[in-house]
Amino acid sequence: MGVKERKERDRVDMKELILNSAHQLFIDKGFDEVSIRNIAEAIEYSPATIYLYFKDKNEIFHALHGEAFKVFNQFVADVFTIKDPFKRLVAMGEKYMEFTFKYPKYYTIMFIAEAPMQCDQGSEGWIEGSRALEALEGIVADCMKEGLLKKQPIKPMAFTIWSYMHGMCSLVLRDRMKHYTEEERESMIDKSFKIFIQLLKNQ
Amino acid sequence: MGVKERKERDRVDMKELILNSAHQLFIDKGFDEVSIRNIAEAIEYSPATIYLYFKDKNEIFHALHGEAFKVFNQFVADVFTIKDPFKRLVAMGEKYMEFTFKYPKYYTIMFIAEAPMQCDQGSEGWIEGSRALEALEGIVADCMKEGLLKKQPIKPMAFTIWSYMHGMCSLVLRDRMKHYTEEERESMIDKSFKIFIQLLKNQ
DNA sequence: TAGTAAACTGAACACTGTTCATTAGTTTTG
DNA sequence: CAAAACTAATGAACAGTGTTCAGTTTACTA
Repeated sequence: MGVKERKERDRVDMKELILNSAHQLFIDKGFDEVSIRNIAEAIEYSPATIYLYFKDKNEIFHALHGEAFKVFNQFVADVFTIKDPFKRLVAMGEKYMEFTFKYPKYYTIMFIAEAPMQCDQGSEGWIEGSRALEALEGIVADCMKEGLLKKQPIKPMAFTIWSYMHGMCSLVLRDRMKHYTEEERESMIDKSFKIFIQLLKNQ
Repeated sequence: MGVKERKERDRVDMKELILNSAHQLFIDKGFDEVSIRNIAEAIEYSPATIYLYFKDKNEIFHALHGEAFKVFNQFVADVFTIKDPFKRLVAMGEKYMEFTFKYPKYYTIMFIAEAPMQCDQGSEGWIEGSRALEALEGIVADCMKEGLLKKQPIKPMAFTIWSYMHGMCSLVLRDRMKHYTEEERESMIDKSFKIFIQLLKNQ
């Protein structure tokens, strides 16, 4: 009498089918440019069917939001093998940038896209997101323990670092560096990142 | 025989009428939420008419983009009366934040919105934008002259500061601080800003 | 005043997210 | 096994979007 179980499995499978398809389309087109009809066509179902598995397009957004953070966490995982906390922090920053420019659509959905960000009290997306932030806070704490960063409240310090990284990355991603010449632009990120590291160091 | 001149004036007036209307709607709805039909209705013309004065919605975007920077430059103008360059820099940062939260739609169009950002080699929007950036670079240069900031390349230093400010502001604006508790969130910006100022100072 | 040029518009096209009555298919029950 | 009940899937529609274009209206000129 595993009918109910099978039905449940089918339902999960279908959700996954929709999500995988959305995910694929989304990666090269971006969220706003993927329509429900696009997704429906890709999985060869009618658009209305998608609404049997997701309340609306926003629910798909949230699922992808969670996906993106999972990919991010995996992407930066190997910096945690680095012993020296400050080097780990720098490596984390570099990985952050690498991720941004390798997966711009993911980055957009994670941090830039405007969408009803209702918390839902611990939805998967935010759990994975918090994991990333806590990782950064952990590194910052380690730096302070070893005297590589001035002792001060950890969370605001981590937020400051995140803000800087996000600011730089999102300005590039959203093409807001037209003020600089071609050559300037090339080296600006590198130079700025080095400056910021120095700011942290020379404290 | 000032007919041609009057026609030209009429054309400019009409463009302004459209823009003012778009501007008004835009401020409380945001760019994506304002449709051409909305604008048309507001000025009591047919939607098609708008296309006689603007190539497409994007051209309106660019005009508003310029507008926003003008408002910004005006908004921060009075910090330049501050003699001490470092205090001027701090005041600039505070004004930047104030602007962001007072005019979120403007901020969005200036720095966050995704839109074909074709430069058009010196369109008004970018001129006003560059003015803002150059102002920041001027302050940074003044700080260095008076030994309030370590001497180093000005542009990357200014970009670093801008990145931090933008990162923090846009994270708040796009509601990406769900990781923090209510109380944490309240004070996070303040604390972070103070930390960043200290980072600059203790160099 | 007749003819031309400019300004304007209604209707259409191809999309969008979303809903809902209806159909097709499966499972449970008498 | 047949009938009833439930479930899954869909076609068609709604109200909206940006944009185009064949016509119409208005204004100016010869």
